[in-house]
Amino acid sequence: MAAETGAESVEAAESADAADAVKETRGDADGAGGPDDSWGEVAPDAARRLLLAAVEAFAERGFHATTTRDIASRAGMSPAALYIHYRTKEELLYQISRVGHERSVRILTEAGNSAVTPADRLAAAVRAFVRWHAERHTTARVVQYELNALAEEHYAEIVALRRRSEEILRGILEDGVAAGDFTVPDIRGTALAVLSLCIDVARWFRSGGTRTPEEIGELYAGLVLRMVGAPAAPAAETADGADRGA
Amino acid sequence: MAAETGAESVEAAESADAADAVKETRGDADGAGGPDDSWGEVAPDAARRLLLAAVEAFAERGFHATTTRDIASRAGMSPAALYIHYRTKEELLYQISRVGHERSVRILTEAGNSAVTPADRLAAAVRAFVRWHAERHTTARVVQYELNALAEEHYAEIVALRRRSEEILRGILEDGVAAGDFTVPDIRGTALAVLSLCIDVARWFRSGGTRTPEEIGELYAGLVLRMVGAPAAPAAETADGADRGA
DNA sequence: CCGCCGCCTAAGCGGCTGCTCAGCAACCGT
DNA sequence: ACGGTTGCTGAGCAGCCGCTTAGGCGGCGG
Repeated sequence: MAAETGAESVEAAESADAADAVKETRGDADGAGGPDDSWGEVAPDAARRLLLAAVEAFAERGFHATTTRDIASRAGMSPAALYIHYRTKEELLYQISRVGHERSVRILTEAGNSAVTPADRLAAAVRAFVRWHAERHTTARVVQYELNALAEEHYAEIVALRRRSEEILRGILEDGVAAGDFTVPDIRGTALAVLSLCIDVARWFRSGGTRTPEEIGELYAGLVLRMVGAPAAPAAETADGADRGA
Repeated sequence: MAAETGAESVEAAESADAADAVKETRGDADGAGGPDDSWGEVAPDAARRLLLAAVEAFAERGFHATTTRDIASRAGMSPAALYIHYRTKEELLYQISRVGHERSVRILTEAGNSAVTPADRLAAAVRAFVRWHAERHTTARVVQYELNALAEEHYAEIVALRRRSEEILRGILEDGVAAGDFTVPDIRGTALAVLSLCIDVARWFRSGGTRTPEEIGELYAGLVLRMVGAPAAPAAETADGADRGA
């Protein structure tokens, strides 16, 4: 009962306050870079601290190598406190994974709708997706690489979300090919390759590196445009009116 | 003592019989596709079976979720037998990781030297690297995604090998830019992106899929050539004399 | 002021973990 | 025929795992 309360709060933060969550994400992304605080409005304070601790621990050592004692002590609590807010260790991973995947789908959807031409839409999607994987690389690492530690039914739900992401990207590629803007021999394979490129950023990105998330997003957007055979130099990130290239 | 014997045998298989190993790899790649038998000439038979069992178990569930009892029973032995051939469970992972990374470096080196023009060299490298990740995806998954379960000193050694791979690829890109064949704004970043693309194949590839390893290698080689701004349609895999394009 | 309730801890339970060890069977050169 | 080496097993140890339980503390409505 008490455990269920914590879980539902997370759910509420993602469904009821969806609009706010988006706004908050934009704000964070602009200001760029405190710690991983994508979990702004999660349930009681303790539940959020536990979730954040779990994200860090899972990202560092992986789900199976992380102990509940480790998570609890990172959050400054006793091991038993974890079970007041979450039923099991796996549910912690599930919440992280679900919220992260929902955010992924939203990022791709919004970026994919933020422009008119397929090239601009593709560039915006890659730019935003890569930026998220770099900026929130701790969260993203857990989201992208720990999913097969999930229980069967949770896993199935997450896989469905991942398919959504793939479909969104494939849709953009199909539009580009149909419009004659892209030249792609294998749309499904290419969509997969683009996703690979973006996702893998979470694996190697470190905060102290030479490139900022924005720079990597920009670089990758360019690479992807060339991959699909589109002419170079797209517009700016948002409909900003500032053409510089060409 | 006894444990050390097993470890050394693996080492011998990679250093003394290096030339044979290469030949055998080529043979397997051509015939394409039994189970993961990249471990052809490892020490006594039992040590090889244990290694193969460990590869499968690590790939399925991850290093930390795999028990020594699981590995042993897959190899048809008692848990204690493992410690006759390997000192610890981690050493098993280390051997897998080391041999796999050495093979990666060799694949990239040979493919990178198998042609003259940077475009052909890049295409050959990507084609071979992707093919390995698809064909041997079980091994590759462990090699690429379980390395942070390694002990500190083993990890450092593996990271050095990974840097070698990156340097090889970067070298090809630099040659191409110097020759005016490639147009790349950020060589390091692009090299990383190309590696990402290849490595990530091990994450999503399944044996029953619609595409063969060769087709994926071909597709990805084309994508990468466009990424670096090179003209399309390169020559065949080995110096085969058959020009078809351009 | 009381009694209740949400949040937390100390202690600990059963079970599984990586790993060890004594012993044994099969094979070896002599 | 035989002592020794090699490869393996059955049993088991110490320690850590996820998770539970009983109880306490502080704030809040009445």
